[in-house]
Parts: sequence; C-alpha cells; structure tokens
Amino acid sequence: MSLPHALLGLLAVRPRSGYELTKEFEGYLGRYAWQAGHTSIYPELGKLAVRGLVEVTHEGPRGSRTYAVTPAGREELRAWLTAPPSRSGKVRNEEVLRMFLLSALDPPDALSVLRRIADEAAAGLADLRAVREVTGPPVPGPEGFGILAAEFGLRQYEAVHGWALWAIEQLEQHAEPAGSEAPAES
Amino acid sequence: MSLPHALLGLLAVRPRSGYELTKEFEGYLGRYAWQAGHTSIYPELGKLAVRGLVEVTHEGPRGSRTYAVTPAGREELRAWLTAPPSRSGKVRNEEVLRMFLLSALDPPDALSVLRRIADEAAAGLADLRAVREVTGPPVPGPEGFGILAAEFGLRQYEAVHGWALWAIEQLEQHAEPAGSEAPAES
DNA sequence: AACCAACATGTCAACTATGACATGTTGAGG
DNA sequence: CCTCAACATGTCATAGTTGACATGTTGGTT
Repeated sequence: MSLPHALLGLLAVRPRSGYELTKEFEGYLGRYAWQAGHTSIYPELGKLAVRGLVEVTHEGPRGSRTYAVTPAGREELRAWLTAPPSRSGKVRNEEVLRMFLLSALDPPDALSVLRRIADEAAAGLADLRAVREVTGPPVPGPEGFGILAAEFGLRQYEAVHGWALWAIEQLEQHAEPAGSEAPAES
Repeated sequence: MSLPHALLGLLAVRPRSGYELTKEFEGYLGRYAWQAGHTSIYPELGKLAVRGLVEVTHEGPRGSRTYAVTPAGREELRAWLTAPPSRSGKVRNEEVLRMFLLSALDPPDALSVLRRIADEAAAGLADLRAVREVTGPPVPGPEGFGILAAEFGLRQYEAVHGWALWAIEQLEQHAEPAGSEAPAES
C-alpha cells in the first residue's frame, strides 16, 4: 500500500503533525491521488516510527506530535518514487469508472451525465486557474513545489472537459435528436 | 463500494461469465478505473444474484455460469450512474500519488522520474492511437461503445505527457545544471 | 493416449480502510 | 468567565481487498 509513502512524502517536504497531515488529505491530494482519514493516518505514523522511518521531533500544546522523516525514511521514499514502472499500481477511481460504464446507459441519460461531467470539469478548471493567478508564475522554490501538482490537475481537467464535449458531440450525431419527431432511421 | 456497479455495468452491455468479467478487469478498465481480481468478483456476483440484480442465464462447459442483469439491476445501475456529483467518490491512484510527491525528490531524481513518466505516456498514447486505427472512426453502435473509454484514455495520456514535458522544462530552468555541461540558458 | 495451456471457479487468512463513537485541550470572542 | 469552534488524538467493529492455495475441465497438440 501507498499510504506510508504518501506520509513520508509529505513529511519530507516539511515536518508536520498527524492533524496537519490529515488536513492535507482533505485537499487536492486526497481528491486526486490518495484518500485517507485520520483513523488510518495516526496508526500508520506509529508504525513508521517503529520502523525508524519517521520520528517525533516536537511535542506541542494539545498533545500534538510533530513528525519528521529520518534519513532511512528519506531513502525509502526515494526508492519508492524512483521505482521501476511499478507493475500493478493500485488504481481506484469512482468517477472514471462512471465514464467507462457510460455505454450502459441509453443516449439521453448518457448525454445528461456527460453534460454534468463537462460542467464540473469546467468549474474545477476555473478554480485552479484562479489559484494560478494568486500564486503567480511557477517559481518552484524549495517549498512551493505544489505547483507541479496544481498544473497536473489543471491539465487533467482540460482533458476531461475536452473529452466530455467530444463525447457529447458523438452521441448527438448518432442518436438522432428527439426534438419535434424526426425518427429518420429506417 | 463500486465493484457491484462495475459488474452491473459490464453485464448491462452484454451477459458474461465471471471468468470473462475477470478478464475485463485485466484490461483498461482495471488499469484506469477500478481494479478487481476473481477472488472478489465471484463472491460479488453471488451477492448480486441474491439481491436479484443479476441472474444466471446459461450454464456452460466447465461449470461456467453466464450472468445477465435483471430489470432491477438495470435500474440500480442507472441510479448510480446518473447520481449527483457524488461528494466522496473513492480515489486511489498510485501513479498520481507519485506525481504529487515528486517535490520531495531533489531535482536530478525528479527529472529522471519525469522523463520516465513522459516516455510511458508517449508509449500509451501510441498504443491507443494504433487501436483507433484498427477500429476506425468512432461509430458507437449498440455494442462498440468502448470507444468513449478509449478516447478518454488517449486524452488522459496526452495530458500526462504534456504535463511531464512542462514539468521537466520548469525544473531544468530553475535547478541550474551541475556538471561541466554547458548551461546554455540565460 | 498423454500432456498442457487456458478455462472456470472457489476458499481462507491476513491485511487495509471506513465510519461511528469517544475524549480532552486551547484560544478567541462575547 | 463562559462558550464554542477548531485543534488533536484515539478505539473499535465492520466491511472490503489481496495473495496464496486449491480443484477440476476441455480442447488441441505431440
């Protein structure tokens, strides 16, 4: 599983508490890459600590513990990130599954779903473009690297949007419009 | 969870045996949308049958059973596919996670991973383009609807490829070359 | 006639993830 | 000083997933 690697990755950028990590998973990371709730994060941090890949560097106010990666953890992370094409990477995406199964709907239903998808992609796109405005041009400093991820999301949305529009066109062409009766076919 | 819906969706297109369904998950469906092995598929088919969403329509040679969706199953599938924006769709993608965590690597390592990603996307792209050649122009008949999914994959690869190239450029610009290599730029 | 790859299904233990429930702390604002 | 939202962590039962193991059939080739 990849949760430990996700945690190592986040901690490698900057030490954090379990709580902060949990917040991280509520954002883009959890939305596009990997989901996790605090009920899996806290125990996993414990396991990583036992394995010596992370360590508690600070204890704060509300019983909070700040974790940081150890050299061994950094090595483990690097190994995972640079690993070979990785056979069987885990994939599980409900939205994409819907897209794959769209063919099981009759054209009118499929069209309405596609329109919804197109709208959502457009909205996500606008959202990320706004973010880009704020953060300005991409200047990946030692810290502000999330830009790579943001750009990825942006291009992803563009692709989905374009695809949905294309698919709508295809369907409209082949499933003749219901409009004011024009059965047309034989 | 979505496995039952994936099965309903596949069976809605055409009745199949558990074995055939398993094969389906080894292709693009499993690679991009939803993974599942036969050890989860067979039991799930049993549960769906009990719930009256699918039924065995034929028993073949090697103890094979062909399943088909019932009207109730079709209704369930339709409900799921046309369902609201679905707030908490499950997402879990190891490759995308890698991309999100790339920032944790130092530039040389990140670059080599990005190059690998770009190459793989290019390969996938070529693969799908070849498929498109064979199947000819998109003519979604009652059966050949997988084209929507193929086009989706194609655009997905394009997006990943473009992103990787962009990211490489960004990194090369900001992380000044170390070696005796001519920096060239500026 | 023997062999084998592909067909076809299954069990089960171990592991992972999720949602419901639980508990206590701190700081800011009224 | 009281209250409450956000901070911060945890348990536990249930449910879902995976990999290892297991078994038998059929059709084509040698």
